[in-house]
Amino acid sequence: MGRTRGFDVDEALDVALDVFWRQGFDATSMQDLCQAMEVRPGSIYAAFGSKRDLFVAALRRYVETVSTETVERINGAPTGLQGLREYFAHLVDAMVDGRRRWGCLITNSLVEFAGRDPQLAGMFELHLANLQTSFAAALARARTDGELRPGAGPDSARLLVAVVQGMNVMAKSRPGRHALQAVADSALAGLVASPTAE
Amino acid sequence: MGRTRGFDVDEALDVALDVFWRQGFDATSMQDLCQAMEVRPGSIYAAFGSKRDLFVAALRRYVETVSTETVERINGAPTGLQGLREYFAHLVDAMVDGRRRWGCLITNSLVEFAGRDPQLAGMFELHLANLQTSFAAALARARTDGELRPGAGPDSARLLVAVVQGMNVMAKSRPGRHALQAVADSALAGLVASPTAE
DNA sequence: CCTATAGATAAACGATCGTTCAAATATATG
DNA sequence: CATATATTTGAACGATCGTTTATCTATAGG
Repeated sequence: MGRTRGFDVDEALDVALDVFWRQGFDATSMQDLCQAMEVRPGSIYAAFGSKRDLFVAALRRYVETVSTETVERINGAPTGLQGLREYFAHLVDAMVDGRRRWGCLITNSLVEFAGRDPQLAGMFELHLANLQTSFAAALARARTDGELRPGAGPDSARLLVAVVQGMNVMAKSRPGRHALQAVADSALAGLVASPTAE
Repeated sequence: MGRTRGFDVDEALDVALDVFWRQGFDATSMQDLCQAMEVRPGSIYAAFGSKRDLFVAALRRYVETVSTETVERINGAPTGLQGLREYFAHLVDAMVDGRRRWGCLITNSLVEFAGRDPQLAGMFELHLANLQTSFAAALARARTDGELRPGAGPDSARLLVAVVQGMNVMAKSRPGRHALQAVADSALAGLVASPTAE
């Protein structure tokens, strides 16, 4: 019994996610959120707890949707190398046209919070570790398929994680497709067997 | 004529630089700055203008000192490849032990400001472009010295910029030396001529 | 239909933000 | 030494921050 909720919690969370994604946590005020979500402060606090709780919920949603959808491409292709190519192709597209125009919420938040919020820092480290694991799996498949140069080993997964983080940083200054594509292509070119140069 | 300034402007700026570096702009209050610089608000405003002006001055100082000192290593070695190795070695050291423990002020600030401050965004893009140019010069030298694999071209400079940005992100979560070293080694291994397989 | 109750609303909270200012202080110059 | 003035000082500014609360509204269950 009681009054029915006048807004969709998930829809409102998606809106909040977009605002945090574009502006960051500190640069986003409750006013900004209320305006974008079209919900009054009291209702937000009743539904989500605090600004930080709302942010954490947005982070989780990001990982479950945006991030997962991208990472799944790594091992959803016939060969390991093709998986990596599709992953980066999707990444570049999203950074040029799509929702990754403002970079990656995880990367942005890691830079903002790593030095002052151990709990969030743990989340981010875990996320990067998962990404590295996915890369390592793809590289292992590529290895058995003979797609890699001799020297490319498990450390290459670390390299790819760093490259993606770097592209996430670059994306924030809205570079042209060419620049992002060059980074991705160059990174993969350094992994492939010599005869298949570039 | 008039009272003598009671603090060293450059020393105070260095202190402010450290605080901004560690905490970011938004997360740093004037109280934080006053406490760290041991200067009262009025004196800060008299000497620097505004919080933002102080931040811009700190950014400039960072580029002129920290950043320049690191970049100069790229082309200060006998061969192009050695220059790159020394650059990354210095970077890793500084991230593990030294002043880069909290990443790179430019990278941190790019993530914080790129979406909302065109003037600062321009500064950051210029900085990354300069870094790319330095990398390109080193790669050109390495090419003439026969240190590179056939496929490694000018786009590799873009890759190295991305890798450094990625390492700057990683550094914020205080990784072990091993992880950073693996990224740097792996990046360079992808550029060298095949026989010298890492 | 009435009532109990969950939610919406808008005003207001104390805290802190970046910034300013009048008064006090110290120094270079005549 | 006296004076003009650059600097320091600490209180205080208005604005905005995240959050709470009292009041009103709407709905589900009896």
